[in-house]
Amino acid sequence: MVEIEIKNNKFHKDTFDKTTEERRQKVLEVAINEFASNGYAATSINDISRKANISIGAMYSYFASKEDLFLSIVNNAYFLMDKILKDVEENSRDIFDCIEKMVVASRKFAIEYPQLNRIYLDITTQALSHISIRLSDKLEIITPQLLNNLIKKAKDEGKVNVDIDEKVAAYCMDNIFTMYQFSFSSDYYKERLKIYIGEDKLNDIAEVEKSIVNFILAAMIKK
Amino acid sequence: MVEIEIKNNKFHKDTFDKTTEERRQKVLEVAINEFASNGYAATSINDISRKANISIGAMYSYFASKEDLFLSIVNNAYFLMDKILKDVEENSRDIFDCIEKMVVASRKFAIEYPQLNRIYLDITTQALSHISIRLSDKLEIITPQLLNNLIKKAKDEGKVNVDIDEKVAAYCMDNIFTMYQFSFSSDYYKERLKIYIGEDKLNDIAEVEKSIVNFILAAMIKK
Amino acid sequence: MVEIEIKNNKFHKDTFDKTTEERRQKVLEVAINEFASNGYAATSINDISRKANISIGAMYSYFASKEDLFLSIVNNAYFLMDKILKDVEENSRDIFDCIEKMVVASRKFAIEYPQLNRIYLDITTQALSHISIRLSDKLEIITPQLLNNLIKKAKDEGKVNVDIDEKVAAYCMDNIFTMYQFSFSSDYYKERLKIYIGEDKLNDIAEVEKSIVNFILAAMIKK
Amino acid sequence: MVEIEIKNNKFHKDTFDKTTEERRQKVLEVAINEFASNGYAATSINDISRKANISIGAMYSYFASKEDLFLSIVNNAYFLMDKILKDVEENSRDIFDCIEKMVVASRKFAIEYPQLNRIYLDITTQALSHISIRLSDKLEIITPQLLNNLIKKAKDEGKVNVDIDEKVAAYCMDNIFTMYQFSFSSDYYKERLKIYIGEDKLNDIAEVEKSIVNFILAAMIKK
DNA sequence: TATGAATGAGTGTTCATTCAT
DNA sequence: CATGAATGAACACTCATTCAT
Repeated sequence: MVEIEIKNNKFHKDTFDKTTEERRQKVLEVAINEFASNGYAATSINDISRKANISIGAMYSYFASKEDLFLSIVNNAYFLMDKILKDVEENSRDIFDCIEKMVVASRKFAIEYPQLNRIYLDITTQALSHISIRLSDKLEIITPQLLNNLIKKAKDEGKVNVDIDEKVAAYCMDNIFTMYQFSFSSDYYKERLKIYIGEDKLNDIAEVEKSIVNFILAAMIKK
Repeated sequence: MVEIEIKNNKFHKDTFDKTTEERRQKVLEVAINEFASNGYAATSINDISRKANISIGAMYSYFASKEDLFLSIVNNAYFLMDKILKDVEENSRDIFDCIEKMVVASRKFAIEYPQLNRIYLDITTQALSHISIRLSDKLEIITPQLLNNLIKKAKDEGKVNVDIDEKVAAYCMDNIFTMYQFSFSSDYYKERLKIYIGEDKLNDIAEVEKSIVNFILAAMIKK
Repeated sequence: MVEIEIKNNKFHKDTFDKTTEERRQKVLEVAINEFASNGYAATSINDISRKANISIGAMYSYFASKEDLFLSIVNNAYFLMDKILKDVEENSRDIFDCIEKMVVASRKFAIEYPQLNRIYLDITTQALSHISIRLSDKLEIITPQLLNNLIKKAKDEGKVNVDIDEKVAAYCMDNIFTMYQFSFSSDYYKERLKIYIGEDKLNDIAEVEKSIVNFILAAMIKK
Repeated sequence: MVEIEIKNNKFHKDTFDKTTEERRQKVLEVAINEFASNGYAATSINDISRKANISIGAMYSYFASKEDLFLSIVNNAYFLMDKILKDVEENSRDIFDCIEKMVVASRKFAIEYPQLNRIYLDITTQALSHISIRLSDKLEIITPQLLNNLIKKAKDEGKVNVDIDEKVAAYCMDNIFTMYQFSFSSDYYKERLKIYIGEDKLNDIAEVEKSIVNFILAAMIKK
């Protein structure tokens, strides 16, 4: 349905393709960890090369700059996130099932790939706007389209209220999903979730997620 | 109702209270701009002092560290945000009116104080978790309580569905408000809003906001 | 006998004489402690003023510079050390008694005024030669003269070997005294003493001092 | 006899071993001069790098910190001093000859390596106690042992008075040697020597040294 | 291709000293 | 006379990037 459009998604040099898989993985793994925990500005590319046991010279033969290394990672992360969402959609019976699965997937993704989420958080920051610009055209197109189509189809099928604006609804839904995801990535948002929901209630996460799903569903179904 | 508790919210030294209002304003103004556009890590306190035409020595006689200067600003920002929210609540007839005003206020705040919003965005980042910890107990308590009480009261008055979980509902609402606010602060989220809603529709922002309000209301009222 | 020659021993400004005794004492006390533990270079005059609860402005109305404050202290210390040595000499029956008392006095002085000793150690350092120059003419004249006369008299009285060179003997004696004093001031020399003498033997300090006295006496008396 | 134990005496990074001999020498030479004349605290590592025509970055790729650079130098100096003393001992016929040679060696060492002596003086200072601790176990063990053994052997051979305490005697001897060494390093101790001995007498240094030797010998031999 | 030594502008922070009040 | 806000050069140290091997 939605076609993943790979334009010039190459922020690394050819050399990076030619080196061993092992080296490639090691570089990316270490870089992800460093960027995720220190943020872009406070991460040192020398540190990464040291921790990855790769010479700084090699590093610069793989990536033209710190920025490009960062972009490579971010790029990968986007594809991963989008892919997961697409999987959810494809394996859902209907919009209700889909929303339910998306809430769960948001949490699971954040817990399985906390670093990617933290890096994502970093990018949304104004300071990195010059970086997000370089990803621009393909950044966040899949999810909006996916949600949009999902609602449109549900509307057509008479499953949800025809009066709702599907664009705005998609936006609101994703706002909830995104913030829920963040609530399992950065310590800040973790704390915020705790304040909102209460530590005790968080012990029964299934219950919380049911309430979230209910909130969204109530917003969309006919009265 | 909710009392703003000013604890030891002083991240500056006494000297800062004693200098002229002009210098105080200049320092804060420049610092806010720098932190907002470069992020915490990439902002240089020497730069700030230079741009504010204040010696670096004076800077350190006002604030013990870069971190404290940052915290001072963030602290102020929190009070401002909370104050605005409280004003909205106090001037609202009922929950419906209140939600409507909050959506508008989110946008207006972001547009009037884009820097504060950008700084806020920075704090939520994992890299700055050590900073957000220093603000911990008072951070984000007012809004949750306010929203929580708002819904509880509406429930008691039979205005909203008694079945909804008010904690989760408050959380979802704030997720929408917060992301909406961000959509007018960082370039990243601006772009995201544009992708979701479409540039043309954004020209009639009142319409968009009506749809957002409707989404939230539909989620809460009895069917 | 030996006349203490007070030349221009004033490294402070007149204002320092005019302020209250309490303030004077506080300044000197704090300054001594700071200089003693941090050394001249690493001591901050701002720190001293803060710890003494005296404005930095007052500080500079008392002393023209950090160097002058330091010199004032050193100057006092010299007089104190010399005075103690003179007391010892005046209260001694003969050279044997005197040497014995001097060894004891060295230790006692170091233990009672460890800060003065540490400051003294600092001055002997080449880095502070420009400071010691300013004390030059009266620096260390009393002790040499005193020891020299002591030996000369003993020689005249036939109590010590007439063949020894009294200047060199005085020098060697003072070398022993001085290093012994240091052995109770700086951690470095404390450790060195421990290495030479052994921790157990140091428990009976009287015994050690008897041996030191014996060493010196043996060097001087006729065979 | 006494084995020089080289533990992990490496206060520099591997990179320093790998750079050219010329750079290595230049760094050490300049650093020694700076530390010797300004003292540890007042010496700037940026200054050193400037004067050595080496980038500050290179400096920090050789040594982890200013302290480590200092320790490297000090460490070298200790080995040098100890080695010289050992040479003296090994080339001496007996204790009398040895003492004589040690006095001469003290002066010669101080004159040949005045900077090392000045640096040593700095270390004994209380302010640098945290640094001397890092050298602790091997600091000043060789000389005490050497002197101790020398005296013990002489006692066994009946060459010196059996009643003297060899530990204390070694300590007193070293006090004299050390201070004599200092007398040719720092301006302060130079002046002190002049005051004790008199400028004229200092012109015949051999004579002075003979007197010093006599003082020590007299202290030790049987009457 | 891979290495890592080298660079040097830049960082956060300190501190001796001045001077208006 | 006392105060302490203000100055700014200097410090120890970091790090993105280059380039000879």
